[in-house]
Amino acid sequence: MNFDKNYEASEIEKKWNDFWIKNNIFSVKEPLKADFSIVLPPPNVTGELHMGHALNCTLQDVLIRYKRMRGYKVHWQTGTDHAGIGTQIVVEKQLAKEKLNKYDLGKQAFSKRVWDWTNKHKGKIQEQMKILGCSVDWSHDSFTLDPHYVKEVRQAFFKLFKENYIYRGTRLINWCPKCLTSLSDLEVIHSDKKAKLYKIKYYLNSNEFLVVATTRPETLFGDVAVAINPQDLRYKEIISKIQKNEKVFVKLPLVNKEIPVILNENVKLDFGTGALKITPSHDFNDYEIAKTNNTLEQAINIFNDKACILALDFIPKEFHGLDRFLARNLIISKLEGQGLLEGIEEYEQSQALHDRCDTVIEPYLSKQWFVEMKDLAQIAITALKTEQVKFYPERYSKTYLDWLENIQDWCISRQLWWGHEIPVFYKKIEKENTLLEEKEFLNKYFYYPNPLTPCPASLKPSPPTPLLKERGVRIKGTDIFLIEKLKPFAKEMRKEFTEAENLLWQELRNNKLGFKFRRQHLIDKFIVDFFCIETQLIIEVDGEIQEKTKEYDSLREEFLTSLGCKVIRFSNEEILNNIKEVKEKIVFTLSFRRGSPEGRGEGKEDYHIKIEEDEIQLVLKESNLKLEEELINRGYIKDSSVLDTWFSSALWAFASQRKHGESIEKPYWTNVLSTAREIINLWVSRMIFSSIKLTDKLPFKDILIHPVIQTADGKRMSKSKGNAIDPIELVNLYGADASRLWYCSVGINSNQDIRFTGNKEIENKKRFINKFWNACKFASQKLENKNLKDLKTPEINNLIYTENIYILSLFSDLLKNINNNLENYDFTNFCENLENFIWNDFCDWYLETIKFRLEQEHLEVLLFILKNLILALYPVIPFVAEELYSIFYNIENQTIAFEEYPQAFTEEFNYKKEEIIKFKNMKKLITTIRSIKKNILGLNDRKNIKISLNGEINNLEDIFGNCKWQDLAFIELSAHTIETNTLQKTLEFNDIKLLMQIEIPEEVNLKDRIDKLNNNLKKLLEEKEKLQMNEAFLKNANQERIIERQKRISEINSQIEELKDFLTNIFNPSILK
RNA sequence: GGGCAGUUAGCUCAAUGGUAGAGCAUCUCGUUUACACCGAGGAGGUUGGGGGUUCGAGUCCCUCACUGCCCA
Repeated sequence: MNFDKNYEASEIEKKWNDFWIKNNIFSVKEPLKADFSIVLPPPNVTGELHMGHALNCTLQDVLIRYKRMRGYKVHWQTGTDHAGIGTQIVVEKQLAKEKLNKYDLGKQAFSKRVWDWTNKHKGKIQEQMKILGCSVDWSHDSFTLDPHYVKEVRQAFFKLFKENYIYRGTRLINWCPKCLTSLSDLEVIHSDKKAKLYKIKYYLNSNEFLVVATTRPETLFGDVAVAINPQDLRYKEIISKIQKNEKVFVKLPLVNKEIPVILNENVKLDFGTGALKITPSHDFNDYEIAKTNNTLEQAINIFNDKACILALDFIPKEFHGLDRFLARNLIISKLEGQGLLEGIEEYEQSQALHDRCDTVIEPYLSKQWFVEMKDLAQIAITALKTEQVKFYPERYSKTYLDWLENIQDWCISRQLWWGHEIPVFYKKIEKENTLLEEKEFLNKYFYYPNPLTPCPASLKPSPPTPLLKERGVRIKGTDIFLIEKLKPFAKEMRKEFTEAENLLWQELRNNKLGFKFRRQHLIDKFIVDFFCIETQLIIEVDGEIQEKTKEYDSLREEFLTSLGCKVIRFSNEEILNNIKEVKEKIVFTLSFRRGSPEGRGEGKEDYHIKIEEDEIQLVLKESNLKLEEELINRGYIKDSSVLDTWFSSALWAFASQRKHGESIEKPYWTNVLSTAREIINLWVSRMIFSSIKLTDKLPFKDILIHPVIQTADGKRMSKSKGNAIDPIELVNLYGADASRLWYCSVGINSNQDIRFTGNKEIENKKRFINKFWNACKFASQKLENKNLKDLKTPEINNLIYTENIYILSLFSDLLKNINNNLENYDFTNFCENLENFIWNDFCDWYLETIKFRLEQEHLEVLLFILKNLILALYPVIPFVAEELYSIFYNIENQTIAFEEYPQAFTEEFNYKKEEIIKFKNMKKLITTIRSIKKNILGLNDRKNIKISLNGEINNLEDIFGNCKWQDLAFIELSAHTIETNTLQKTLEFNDIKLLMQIEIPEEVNLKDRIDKLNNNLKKLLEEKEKLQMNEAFLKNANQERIIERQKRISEINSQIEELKDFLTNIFNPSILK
């Protein structure tokens, strides 16, 4: 066995990484059939691995590796997110360096640029995850703009649109005037900032005025009213007028415009002067107030999309085109000039910022797409309340529920150039029967009946394909078969294809449709010309035979449709004359049938068209370029927005996996989701309702929320602030295993975010691995020249030596605990249990003890424990575990990834409980002796001293078992009472008292030790004081507790006596001579 | 403004209502053939403040203070 002196990570990790990848160790053949699966929260394609990722990846990999060893078929679905706005901003910044912007390039060229960049960076995180040792089958990696994913998004949109969850409307939305896009609530961050509160006079008449307080005077032109609270005594007069239905107006400063004074309960009495200007087009509160006061119709944007003032007629020309902040200054100076400014106050204001670019959000009236959330939120709420999904730690349920229970509709359109297109075509309604006409047009295109007429029987929902086989229907061969019914016509039957059939076949093949179709088929007892197994579409070409086989044909058609097949017919002529049209018809029918495998009846469509306000909106279920072109020609406009990235991410749990097949048997797509707290609402809850709504399956069962790793001073790590630590840097310094061990120790238990105080934390983990490495090295030296196969698994019932019984019992407990830990996602204690066992119990006590005696039994125990420890550690430190195993067993090119994870081997080990107690007694004895030697006698560890143990019993083995312990404390055990000066101490082991005499060596000067001894005495007295029992305690506490305490008190009492004695004796010449 | 979490040794964190623990740092001693990336032994605490419940509170309740996060 070849051990380096110390463990060196880099070589080992490179070696095993290469091995895993080269040999496809983690290959997954059928991901959807996995019985344990996890989807990785897809990092942004712009991203690089940060410590949070590393933590999250480690936790997931530990679970994956553990479950793999437990015999599960595991699948870890990885991938990246196209990260709409994030990626777009990055590329725009690059362009800016070249003094270009996206408009210079145009949509297509810009998109290409983003794709180039994306393709370049897509692999980066993957490479970093490999360095970290993530056991992934990378061939299944997914990207949110992959064709299969685009299809999923489109279908999701289609379904939600069709079921009226998605609608288009003009609302006040969050607008970023820099990125020129709408944003959802969740992309807006709020931060407190010092601002100014301006008090402006709005004149009621030439003498009287109201003072209106605002932080945003620049929105003044958009005011539709001034609101006051009906309870506000300051405005008693005005209020009573309004309540009497008299109208009260004020004059909007700087413009020649009158606006009404309105009453609203929601106006805060203590804000400013109590009079609030209402600008529904640029303030969310005002929008709500305007809604209840019927002044919303007057709301108009006064800014353009860049937040510059619009050139509206009533606005003075000097303001036109002015940026909102410049406009503010100008307005204030104008107001001041006209004596309309009452005052300015300092004010603490909560400001809404765009989370990607920190631009101040401008509330903006805009036509956008929304998802109606009420029902969907309810789905997600129910999933949690019925415990179909569960948060770890549980308290995050609250975050999730709080948001869902107060949900607003979700604005899903973004005015970006990078992302999933919103697949909607719309056009203005021109006359009343448009919808009907549009449907007729579309239905023709889809070869589809008019949904407004009753659905014909031939298009009733057809069973899915497998049903043919399930029903025992035979599908066979390509030759012409003759059967009973056909015999009369046999002579007439063709033996070869007609010209038309041949042409059609050729066309099908040319268009790569040939592989879908089988040419001339026998379905049960009927011959068909072309048959597509996938969609059960049958194409019949009518030849001259038709007349003579009429009976046969009608029987056949009836039979085939009863099976759910769809038959389309073409005449020879049709094919020969217009093969193009025939082909198109086939393609449409084919895609139509494939598009809705569940069949086509009422309520099942490949497109959905509806009238919303004054426009027709049309969504196609699948992309269809030709039709889309037709639609444009027909006057439709394609929506130019893209979808919120989170809309596509919300499908991740199933869409990332579903390219491998349509369905799964389990009621959930994955078992576990592990992610960060900050995206519980953005992502987790949206995945839950999306997955349930769209697939009727849960996205996952258990949700792990891991802490955020902060800097040493409790700040958020951020690349732009320059305080982020690169996890790969840490891997380079201490190894992936050490890093992983640290991340795993962090786990998810922590009640608060975790502070990373420095590299030392990971260095310590490396030290632990080195310790374990050396324990293995020690064992390997002892096992040198032994054939490991000759060493049996220790028979615990037959063990002789106390230390072996002790360590094995502890080990079994350990295995029980760590298995439990992982099953309960308690990563922290998983690591802690392993580390404590290895460092303390195994290395410091067991190995030290057996150094003095190494029999065959010890070797067996040693090998057994180390082998299983390597396996137990494997999920968290896989590289070094593989290496140690291969060194131990002298094997190469073999992985332990699929070895069985060690389990507790005995519950009945307790029968030798007394041996375990004996070992603990021995530990206590040794520790006591060491402590006395050093602290009371001030002696060197290795100074050999003489002790005697004369107790009430003679056989020490009854107390300490049969281990050889004398050398552990460097003592010489005397068989007799020691006659020279001694220090005496009574030791209690259970019910046995043992009097220990420790010889005091000549050189010890006890006088120097008095302080120490007095201190010890003081402490004992203090403890005794604390333990005193009062009557109430004796009355109420349980018996066990009382006995326990009595025992401890008596122990302390005897120690106090001994110490007191000893302290008096120090001054007794007889002891000191 | 609403909610959640936290405040325990110098630092980072543990502790089903029952003698407050670990790692790091620090101090003392020690190179003993697995390991100095080590071993042995110390010292270090009014558990943020104030009330309350209890025989007994770091733990349960109330309150105040501060910190972090989420939501508006």
